[in-house]
Amino acid sequence: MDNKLLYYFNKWVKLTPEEEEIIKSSFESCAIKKKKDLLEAGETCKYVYFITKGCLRSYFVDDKGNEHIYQIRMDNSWISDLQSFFTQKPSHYYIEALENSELLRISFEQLEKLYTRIPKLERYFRILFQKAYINALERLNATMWDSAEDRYQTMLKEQPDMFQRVPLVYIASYLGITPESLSRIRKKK
Amino acid sequence: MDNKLLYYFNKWVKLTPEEEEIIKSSFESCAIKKKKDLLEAGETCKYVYFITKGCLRSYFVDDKGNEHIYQIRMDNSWISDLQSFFTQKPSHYYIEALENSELLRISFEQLEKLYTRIPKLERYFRILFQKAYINALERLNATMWDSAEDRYQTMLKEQPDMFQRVPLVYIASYLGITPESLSRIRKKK
DNA sequence: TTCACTTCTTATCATAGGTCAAGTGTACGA
DNA sequence: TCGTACACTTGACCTATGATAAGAAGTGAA
Repeated sequence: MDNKLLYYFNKWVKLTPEEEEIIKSSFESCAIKKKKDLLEAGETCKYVYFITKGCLRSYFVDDKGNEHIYQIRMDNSWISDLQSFFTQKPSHYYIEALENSELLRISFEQLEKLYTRIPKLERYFRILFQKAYINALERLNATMWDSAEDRYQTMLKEQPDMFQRVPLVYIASYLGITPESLSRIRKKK
Repeated sequence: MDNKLLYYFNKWVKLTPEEEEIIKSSFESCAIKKKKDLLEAGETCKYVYFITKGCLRSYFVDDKGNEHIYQIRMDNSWISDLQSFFTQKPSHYYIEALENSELLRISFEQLEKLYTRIPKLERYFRILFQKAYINALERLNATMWDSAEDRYQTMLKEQPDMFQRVPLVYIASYLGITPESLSRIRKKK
């Protein structure tokens, strides 16, 4: 398996070779073409995905039909609609590939089974969600209290790779501003 | 132990009486007076707290000396600075009691020990953080894309109890607006 | 080579919400 | 009972960012 999934698990919990085998067999690999949807609003999110290569965005569409991006994820990170996944109820969100991407996915049932067979994976995901939560709170604070320009500068510093791979329209939305505003901010410097 | 801590644990994992005993002995109870700080910026956050009764706020102070609240928590919920707690590095945040409050606290070392002794607690906290993360993302989306008035209305609906117990200045900050703006919004209806 | 499409920029005008400054009302400790 | 300190409101003015509309620059397919 030519990917970093087990590597990341092993960073937080020690897995035996047998356990690694169980994990490998619980995930299935899949691919998605640029501009295709992994999830559409109204569908129930059946899988959690680990991105082995590629780039995807999560967004929702408001009353007026405008798209709002709240997540952009690239190689070696997880993507899903957790709300829909864990409740197994229809999602409000879309997940779309911004590049041709390769993924590993695990279904709700398989993941629950996996937790039962290898309880220490609870630890891995506990730590993963803990970090994701801390991160989301920091982003919340930045969105509430920093100017659009400050948020842009922070993103430039912390995720410079995104600017190489993601069109500015999407980055603007992720930052919570219009493409026009982003353009003005970029002109200043 | 006259509190709901074990009740909440048991909602997600089945505990034996012995395990319940271990948990009880791992937490210590403490109390804090209104206006006192549970945590100050610069300190390392030593504990995670479960609020058995009371009300607290988490906030940070920006360059200009303005306070920004990102969390208000009441009875039967958890509060801490997880960033500082899990890295055991100094915090950027304050936690202050808005009412005389009663808490159960557990230290970093005790919690790690508890995870070792009762691994299924990883599951409880995995689910807790998962929900907290989903919640934070929803709040992030609301902050980015809904008007101040919409956010106020949502809060009125979803956390009406807060308006009984928390001064509007703090609620304004939690909503990401000034007290003046909140006052104007409230006048409208 | 051209046409169509996507990405990004620019200009003008509009507005939600911030800032500052000055109130009013209420509550509690001395 | 008084006085100080909160809690909240109001008004006048300001500014960052949104909305709209148009155009420039780059890219890829026929």
